[in-house]
Amino acid sequence: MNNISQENYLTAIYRNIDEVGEIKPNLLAAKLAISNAAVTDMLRKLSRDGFVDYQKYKSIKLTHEGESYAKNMLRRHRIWEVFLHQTLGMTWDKVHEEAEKLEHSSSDDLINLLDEFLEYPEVDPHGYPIPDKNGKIKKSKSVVAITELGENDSAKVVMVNDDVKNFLSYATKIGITLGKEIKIKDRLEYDGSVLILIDKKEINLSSKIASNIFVEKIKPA
Amino acid sequence: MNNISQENYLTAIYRNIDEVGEIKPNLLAAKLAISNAAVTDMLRKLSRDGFVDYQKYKSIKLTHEGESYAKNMLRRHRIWEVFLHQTLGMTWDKVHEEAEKLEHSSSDDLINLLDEFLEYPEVDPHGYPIPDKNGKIKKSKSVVAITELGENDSAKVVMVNDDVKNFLSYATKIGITLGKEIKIKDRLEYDGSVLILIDKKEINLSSKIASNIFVEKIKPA
DNA sequence: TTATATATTTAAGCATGCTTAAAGATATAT
DNA sequence: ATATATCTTTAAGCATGCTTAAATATATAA
Repeated sequence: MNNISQENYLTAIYRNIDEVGEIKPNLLAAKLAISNAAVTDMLRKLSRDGFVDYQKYKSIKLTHEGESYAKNMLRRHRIWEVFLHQTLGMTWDKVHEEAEKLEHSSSDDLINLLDEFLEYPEVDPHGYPIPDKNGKIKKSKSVVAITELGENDSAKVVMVNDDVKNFLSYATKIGITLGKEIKIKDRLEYDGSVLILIDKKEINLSSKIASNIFVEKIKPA
Repeated sequence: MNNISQENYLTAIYRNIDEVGEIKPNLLAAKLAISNAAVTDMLRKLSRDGFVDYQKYKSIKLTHEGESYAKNMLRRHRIWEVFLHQTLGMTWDKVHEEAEKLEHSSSDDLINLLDEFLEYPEVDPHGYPIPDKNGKIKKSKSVVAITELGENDSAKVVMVNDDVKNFLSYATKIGITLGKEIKIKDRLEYDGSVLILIDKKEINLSSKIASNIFVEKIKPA
């Protein structure tokens, strides 16, 4: 291939199937901020080129080749993010946008050199796993969104959504960083929000925010 | 702007004006490996957008804005080359191609962070000067191609052309590196080639090769 | 100076990746 | 089960950046 648009489609398709189980044109169009018609159009091309298994009105599937391609793009993206954050000191709310451009402009050789230079990081600055050269991804076992926790549960932040506009700068503002410990003080069922303890302060998180912060439970002592 | 093609046109135009004094569509088409018709087409667009001062059948001029843009692209390109070579260990015959892609995919912020990380290099791995943030370029005073040297002149390699296919890997093979000292043993007028002493060996360089290696004369002791 | 070669532009055409508007298919609610 | 809402596709159109072929301008040589 060698095509920014197509690469973005594949990555978006892969991520959504991974996170939600499936994706249909409507959602894909929303994610890519383009019209539904454009999606139909491109799906035909991706299908023609063997990356997507496209059947009218059905949810979108990747072929084996499409999936490999998408995972390689995720690898590129996340390695660039690590570089930007760790080596150049760019904040975690800026790296996504920058990596989005770089991922389309680097050879595999370059990515592998970067990977070596960074000493083979396993996760990006938001906690997302980095696929290895063969597309293998270390799935973390017991990661759940904050919304899944029960009252009095303690947990450690291990991943935050890097894909939602303005979310990261807000998360930073309330003290969310990878590794930070939190505790659920209360769950307000009527709006799905949760009251958490963080840095000894109590903060109420809307369900939308809470659903984008992923944690590992800490077993009670 | 934000356009790979247009950025490549501007860079090529700038480089040629800088090196040869002018550029016309025919040469530009050759440099970019596209048809003359495509060049005419694009010149109209670049002109419309205020980057080029285009007049039919005349040689191509950059506007002030076009020139700034081109110099910024050179800055990006060369900073990336330094990073690839110095930090990642990529050989100097590979960095150009890779930087060619990266230069179009990085914000000025990123480039400035890289510049800082690299401790403000002044030249790229081929010896080309790196424009600063304001587009200022340190012109080296007394640099000439090997073809300009006289018999028995000694000189130090300070720059090699990064733009000619396969030239760099050949240059590497015969021992040319930045800083390397050479001496002219003989000039063969009938074909323009020169016999040089390098690493205690005598090598004949065609005029084409010699014209792509730039040196500073060393004053006789 | 005129013929010829070379350079440049114009014209028509094509794939890409979008758009909007309209038509058609599917899903949801009553 | 049927009406309605939503989703998806089709159709037509547009800018971009190329192509080749033909027309025109400029440069070079005799």
